[in-house]
Amino acid sequence: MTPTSNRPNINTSPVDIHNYFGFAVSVDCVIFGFDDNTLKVLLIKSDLPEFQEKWSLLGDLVDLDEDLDSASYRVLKERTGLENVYLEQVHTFSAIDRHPAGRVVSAAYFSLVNVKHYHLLQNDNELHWHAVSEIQDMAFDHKLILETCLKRLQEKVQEEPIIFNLLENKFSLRELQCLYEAVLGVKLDRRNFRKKLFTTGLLVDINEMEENVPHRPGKLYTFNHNRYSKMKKKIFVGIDF
Amino acid sequence: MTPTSNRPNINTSPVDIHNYFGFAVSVDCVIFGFDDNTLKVLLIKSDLPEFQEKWSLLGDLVDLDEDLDSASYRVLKERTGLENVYLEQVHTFSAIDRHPAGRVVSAAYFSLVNVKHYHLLQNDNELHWHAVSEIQDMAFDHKLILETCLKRLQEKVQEEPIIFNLLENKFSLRELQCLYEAVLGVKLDRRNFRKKLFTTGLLVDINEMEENVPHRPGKLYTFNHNRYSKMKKKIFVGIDF
DNA sequence: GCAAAAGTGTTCACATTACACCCATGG
DNA sequence: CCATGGGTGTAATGTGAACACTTTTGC
Repeated sequence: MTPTSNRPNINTSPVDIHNYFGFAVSVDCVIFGFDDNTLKVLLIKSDLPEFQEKWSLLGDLVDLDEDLDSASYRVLKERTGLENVYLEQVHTFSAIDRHPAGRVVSAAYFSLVNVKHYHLLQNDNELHWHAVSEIQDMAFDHKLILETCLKRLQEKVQEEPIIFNLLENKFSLRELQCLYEAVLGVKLDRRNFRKKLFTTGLLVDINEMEENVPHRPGKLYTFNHNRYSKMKKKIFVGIDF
Repeated sequence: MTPTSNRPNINTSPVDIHNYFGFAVSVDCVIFGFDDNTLKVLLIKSDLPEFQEKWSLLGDLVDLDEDLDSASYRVLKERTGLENVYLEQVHTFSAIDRHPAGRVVSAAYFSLVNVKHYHLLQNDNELHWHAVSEIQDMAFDHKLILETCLKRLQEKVQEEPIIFNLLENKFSLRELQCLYEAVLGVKLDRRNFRKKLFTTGLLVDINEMEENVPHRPGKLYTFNHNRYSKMKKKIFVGIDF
């Protein structure tokens, strides 16, 4: 059997393909933050008549001389003032009618930012943090994008220590555990959690204590990024389905 | 801080954005197969002058009235005659100069097919199976795409039983183990492997034996897809980095 | 003194690993 | 009879889960 259509193939034939250059490409960033023991996402109110009063992810069209990673970093920086944030491409959404302006395919990214750092820089009242668990409907296919990115975040925090991007440099074990619980949507045993985290050898006791807490203050730790990047990632093989 | 540029924002403002509609979008499919105890990938020779004699993934431009999943299914069907194959989007590649024809962003998919079924339908001599481990350079950024998809495949076969898409319906445990070893690039203990797979309860002994093997024939099994889809996937939480 | 969270070990069940011998078949 | 892989079990180790009491601080 051979190909059934006679359309030009871009990978094999030097044909005129300008008829196919009618797409716009966008990025949409699911910007996660952690505040008030809750996983939050940064949203903006859509001004499009089709989506009046609905909330939208932060996104933008990609320029013709820009790649996807650069575009999403640009969105992050323009909208939050933050640089050097964690950013990861998750999935590209391409439903034909997903955008009223025309054929726009959108690459979804998720980002992990420190809400405290953000508050210092940004007071734009179009932008608001929303509890992820309370979000109802959103503009475009953004609810689907959010769910997809949340699922990816949940998988990823169990494999790599990216979760520390959501905390300040110094944190207590309670904060860290609350964060894991908020992200994963589960309750964890406190003693087992502490044991597990300590045995990684990646938490540094900085000999400081929490302050201004209405209970016994806990110790503060930092994450040892240096040591982590030097540990060669063990190649774990476990078939589990 | 507020946004620093005055470019229109597609998610919030109903502006004229036609200046951004200059992209082409393509899909590239990493089609994996398993033959001769080796993980293979289906490649085609590029006819583009820029990539003479280099091998390319199977891909094509996406039509303006087509979404990405449909486009990759179409490529699969046109090129291999196979339908109902496993197909999963992995990552979108967008380097500005990745395609000589212009600004083409490409969504990479991987696919798992049964090489035997394919041979029956297809004898196109532009297409060849290549051992994944022996591939040197490729056209475009396709080597990077292949590596990215292989990595995703390796992760995914440990989480979901998609690997059976690479085998025939009936298979011996040796074939299954060789396949895991080829995909993951590791050696597995035979006894522990058998124990592990049997305890899933998802292999069905069909009371048939291998034939035409130059040694003691092994039992044949099928995978119980039905039972798997009924098992509610356990929500496993394990922080491991 | 009371509320709230910090800090701390042990036990049990289960999963993973390492490891060796006899058996069935084809040639 | 020989080569090749099929088929099988056990012991040791490691990991995850369950579980309660004392201590420290702010109020």
